[in-house]
Amino acid sequence: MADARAPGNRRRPRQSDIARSAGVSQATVSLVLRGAPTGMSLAPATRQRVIAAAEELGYVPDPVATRLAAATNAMLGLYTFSATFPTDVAHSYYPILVGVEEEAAAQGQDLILFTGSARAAARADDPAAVRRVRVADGCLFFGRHVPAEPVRRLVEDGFPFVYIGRRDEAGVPYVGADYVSASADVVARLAAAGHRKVRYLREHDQALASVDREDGVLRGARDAGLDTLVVRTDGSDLDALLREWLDAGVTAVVVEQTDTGAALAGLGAAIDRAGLRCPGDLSLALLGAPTGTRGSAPGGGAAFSGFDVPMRAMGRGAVRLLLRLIAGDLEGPSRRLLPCEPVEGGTIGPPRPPNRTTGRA
Amino acid sequence: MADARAPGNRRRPRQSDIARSAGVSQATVSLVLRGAPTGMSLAPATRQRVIAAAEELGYVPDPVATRLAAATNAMLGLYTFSATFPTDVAHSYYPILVGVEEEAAAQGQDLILFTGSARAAARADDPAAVRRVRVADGCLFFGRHVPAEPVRRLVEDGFPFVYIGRRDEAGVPYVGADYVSASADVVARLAAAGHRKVRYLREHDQALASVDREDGVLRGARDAGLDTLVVRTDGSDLDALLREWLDAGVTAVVVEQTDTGAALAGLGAAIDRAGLRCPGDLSLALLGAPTGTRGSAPGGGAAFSGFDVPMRAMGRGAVRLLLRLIAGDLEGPSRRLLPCEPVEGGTIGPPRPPNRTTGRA
DNA sequence: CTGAAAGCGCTTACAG
DNA sequence: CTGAAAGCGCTTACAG
Repeated sequence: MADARAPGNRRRPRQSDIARSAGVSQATVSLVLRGAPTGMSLAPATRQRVIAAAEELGYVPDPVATRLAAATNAMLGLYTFSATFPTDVAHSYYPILVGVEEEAAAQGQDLILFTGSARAAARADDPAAVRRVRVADGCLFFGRHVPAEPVRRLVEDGFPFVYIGRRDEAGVPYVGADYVSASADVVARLAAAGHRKVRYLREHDQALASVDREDGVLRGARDAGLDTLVVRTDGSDLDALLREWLDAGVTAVVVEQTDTGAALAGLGAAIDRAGLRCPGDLSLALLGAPTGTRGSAPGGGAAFSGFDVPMRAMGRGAVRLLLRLIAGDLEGPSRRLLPCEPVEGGTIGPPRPPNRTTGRA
Repeated sequence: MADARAPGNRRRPRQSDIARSAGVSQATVSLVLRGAPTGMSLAPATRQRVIAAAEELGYVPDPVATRLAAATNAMLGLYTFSATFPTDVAHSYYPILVGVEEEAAAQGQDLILFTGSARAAARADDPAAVRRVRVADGCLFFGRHVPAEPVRRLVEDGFPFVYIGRRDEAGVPYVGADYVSASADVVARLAAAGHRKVRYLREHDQALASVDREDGVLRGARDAGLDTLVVRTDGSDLDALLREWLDAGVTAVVVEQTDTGAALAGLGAAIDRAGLRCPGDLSLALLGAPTGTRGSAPGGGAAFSGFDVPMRAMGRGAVRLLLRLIAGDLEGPSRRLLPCEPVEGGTIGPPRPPNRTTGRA
């Protein structure tokens, strides 16, 4: 059969051509070119001849054959249960991709992006769709909501994979962020600034990342003895709620950060409409970094106080863990929670004295 | 040899496993799974058994083996001659990736990101590094600066690939943007607004995208009979130059957009320091969209006037063209230049009357 | 120190 | 309609 890949072109040299030209066997060529295994030594003269012939013929190894023979394809999968490159959520997960790419490159691995999960949410749940990740040596999973069944099968088959983000399922390897501690810390900072009455605004979405944040907020509030209430919103019509809070003496609001940023956007709009300043009239903390590139807070334009989600580090860590699993090291820890760096920002100030008039509205 | 890919794990099923389980030969499995060649027909019963066994075992074809056997694997490569996910250039090429992913997903293709080109510029030039793209059916190339030699070899081999961005080399397929027309149009708009003396500020970088912009500017200036001068900068210390321009009666400046945005940043800083307003004191046009998410012009904060680079469309178009080439269609056009949408913006105004005092500095 | 052989997991003529 | 065989270009024990 002719080489379908190169119709009408001169065949490119392979090891057998070198072998013929150097008067050795093809296997010897391989040994010389790829470096003999430990303990084995080649006659210097043979080496020379092979190298020379390879040079002469312009030999370049075929990566496809190399990978097939080496029984590893040096490819890591990345399967996202949402668009890999989201367009509408302000690139929020971009740093994760950056981290994944960095570490993969450093480790000499290519990346297979499994597409299509974007388009049809239905398809992402399709076991067949998930199954195709098996073409890679191992796979990274990512997304707030993940179908359980297809993944269970992967575990069963012993296919190496790692989640980016914490998971509840027993035995599932992940590299996540310690939202609980970071969120508790934010509340502690509010308490330290003198706040006693705070509200936590979150969305309805029940992803683990949200649950953890709420847990952290509640723990922080308990530890500091704060008056706290969790309020869920879809982000619309927060004006009345905001007014109510202020009337009740609330001096600080903690907001969840999500894909959509709906809660934050809604609150920001309400604050702007009320003509409030942050942190003059109200302290604000964000559980995570803003999704835009420059997240300036409403009523003042300062940077948000809160914490940074170590997305890039999560990406890198996930690649490293995955490679360990692929290498068969099932001993070490396979679940890691990375710390979130606190962000000072400028939206936490002392509580507004109760009797001062509210805003300029 | 044990399967190096999954030591300690159940081996991934291959065609011979299916064959055994279905009681047919491995070749028949291949025929069933990949679709028998035209004219050949399989017994429906055999088909059923094979399909069922494959399903049962969770079979996924090995893309590397598939490729070695001279077939296609429904994977497209993406090789970037710079970081695929740049961190320091404000995500400037992100929309291209979005477009590529969209179209790939729509066409049922997965994407292989060839990594490592970021890290070592040296490695990107390495023919072996580029050659590994052959594990994919075809490849998209991208980056301002591209090493000629490795790519020449790919052409020689008849490997299908497409550049994202215009190329000079004869016969190289690409999908680019028509910077020449778009840039000329921007100058025409300045002329229409009454400007007669404009300057074009560009960086030293000699990428094709820069050359095309300059050609367009010069053409536009010639057509409109404008007094134009091309000035190169690394973006630093533009204050004296700016002053000189104003003294000479220059009323508008056109700026090149690049990866780094150095020229724009430098000019913006100089304008701010001089206390000038745009377009009151000086009209400004940008050849391309700003790299940040919200590019607000200096001295006023309006959106830049200029044009949009159709990055997403380029990504989509490149995928479509690549698939055509993979399919063996060498007839149709293999070089496309997409139009750039003009952006009205708010930084082009009428020229400042010559005798009005300059700024507030 | 080197060659002959088997194998990586597929595809594709070629016989039956 | 299906099986046996050869081949893609390598790597890696295993003999000599």
